[in-house]
Amino acid sequence: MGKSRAEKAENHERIVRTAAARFREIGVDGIGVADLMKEAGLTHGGFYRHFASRDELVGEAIERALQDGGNAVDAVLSNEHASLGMLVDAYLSAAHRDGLATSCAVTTLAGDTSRSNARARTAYTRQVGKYLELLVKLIASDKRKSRRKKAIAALATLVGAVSMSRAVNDPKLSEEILQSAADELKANLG
Amino acid sequence: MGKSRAEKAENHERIVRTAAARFREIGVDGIGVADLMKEAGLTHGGFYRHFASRDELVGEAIERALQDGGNAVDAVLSNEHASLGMLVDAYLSAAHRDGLATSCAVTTLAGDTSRSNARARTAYTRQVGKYLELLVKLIASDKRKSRRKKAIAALATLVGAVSMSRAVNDPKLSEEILQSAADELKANLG
DNA sequence: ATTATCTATAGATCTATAGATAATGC
DNA sequence: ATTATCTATAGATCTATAGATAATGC
Repeated sequence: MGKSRAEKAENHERIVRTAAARFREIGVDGIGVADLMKEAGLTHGGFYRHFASRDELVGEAIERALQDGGNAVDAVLSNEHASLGMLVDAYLSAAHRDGLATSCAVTTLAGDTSRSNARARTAYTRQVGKYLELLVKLIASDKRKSRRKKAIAALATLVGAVSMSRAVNDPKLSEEILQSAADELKANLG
Repeated sequence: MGKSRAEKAENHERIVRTAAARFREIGVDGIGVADLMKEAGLTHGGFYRHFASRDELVGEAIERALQDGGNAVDAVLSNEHASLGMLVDAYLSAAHRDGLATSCAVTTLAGDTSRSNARARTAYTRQVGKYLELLVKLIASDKRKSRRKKAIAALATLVGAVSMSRAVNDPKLSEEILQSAADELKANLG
C-alpha cells in the first residue's frame, strides 16, 4: 500500500494533531503508539517511518499543541478591538477549562513539558514569550518595565487559575476560582 | 517472613511516602508498582496486601503529597511573625521550583490530579481551601469578600508562576517569572 | 490460625523492528 | 528502485494473582 509523499505528509500531520489533542486530554503518558496510530487511521507498524521514537513524537506534538495557542495569540493581535478583558474572559471560561483537547498547552502541558525533551521545552518557552508580548501590549500601565512584570504575574494567574479549576472536584469552587481570578485581573490591569 | 501489624503500618506508610515523593518528581505515570516497592525496601508481590489496586495507592499518595502542603500552611499559621511576603518568597523560590519531591502538590500534581480519582481530587480541593484560608488572613484589605477574591487570584499566581518556571528551559526567564510574580504579589497585597 | 512478605508467573500492554506488499517517482 | 504502510512479532515492562514461607497474635 505505497502512498505518495503528499499523503505521507498528511498522515504525519494527522498523527501529530491526534497526539497534540490526546496528550492534552489524558496526558503524554495516557496513550500508546498503537492507539494513537489507530485514531489517526493507520496501523502502529507504520509509526517508525514517521518518527525515530515515541519521544520524538512527544516533542513534535507538544510543539504543535503550543502552536494552537500561538495562533490564538496572533488572532487577538490582529483584532482591532482586542482588549485584556476579552482575553482574560476567554482564558478563564468554563469552555476553556473543559475543552482539554484544544486548550492552551502552557497550562495543560506544563507538567508534562517540564519532564519532556528540549524541543518541547523550547517551544514552551517561546509560547510563554508570545503571551508576554501580547499581554504587555494589552496592559494599561505607565512604564514598560512595570508592564512586563504585570504581564508575567497576569499570565501566571491565568495558568494557575485554570490548573486549579480543573483539579478541584467542587464545581462551585471551580467556578469561583475562574471568576475571581478574572475579576482581579480586570480590576488591576484594565 | 511474617511481620507485626506495627511493621505493616510502617511499611504502608513508607510505600505511600515514597510514592508521594516520586509522583511529584516524575509524574503519577512515571514509576511502576515494582520499582516503587523496591524503593520502599519491599518486593512488588507484597503490594496488593496494602492496596486493592495501583489506583488506590495513587489516591493515597496524592492525598499525602497534599498533606505536606497542609503541614506547611499550619506552620505558617502558628508562626507569630508570619507574613504574606514570607509565604510568597518561599513559594516562589528556586528551592521550591527545583525541589520537586517535597514541593507543593497543588502546583506539582495539578494535572495528574485532574485525571485522578475522587480521593485525590477531594484532597486537592481541601488543600486549595486551606491555602485560601491562610491567604485571606495574610492579605491586607478592607472587605472580607474582597480578600477572598484577592486570595484566589494570589494563589493562582503562585501556582501558575511555579508551573511555568519549571517548564521553560531558559534559566533567566525562569528566574524572571518567579521574581516578577513575587514582586507583583507583594506590591499589590502587602 | 492468621497474616505480612516473598518468589514466581500469568496476561496484558508498550516500544520498536523485520519482512511483505503495493503504490509512487525517477 | 524507492518508499509508505501493513501484518506479525520480539522483548521489555506493567498490573495483578497464586502459592510458599515465616513470623505474629489469639
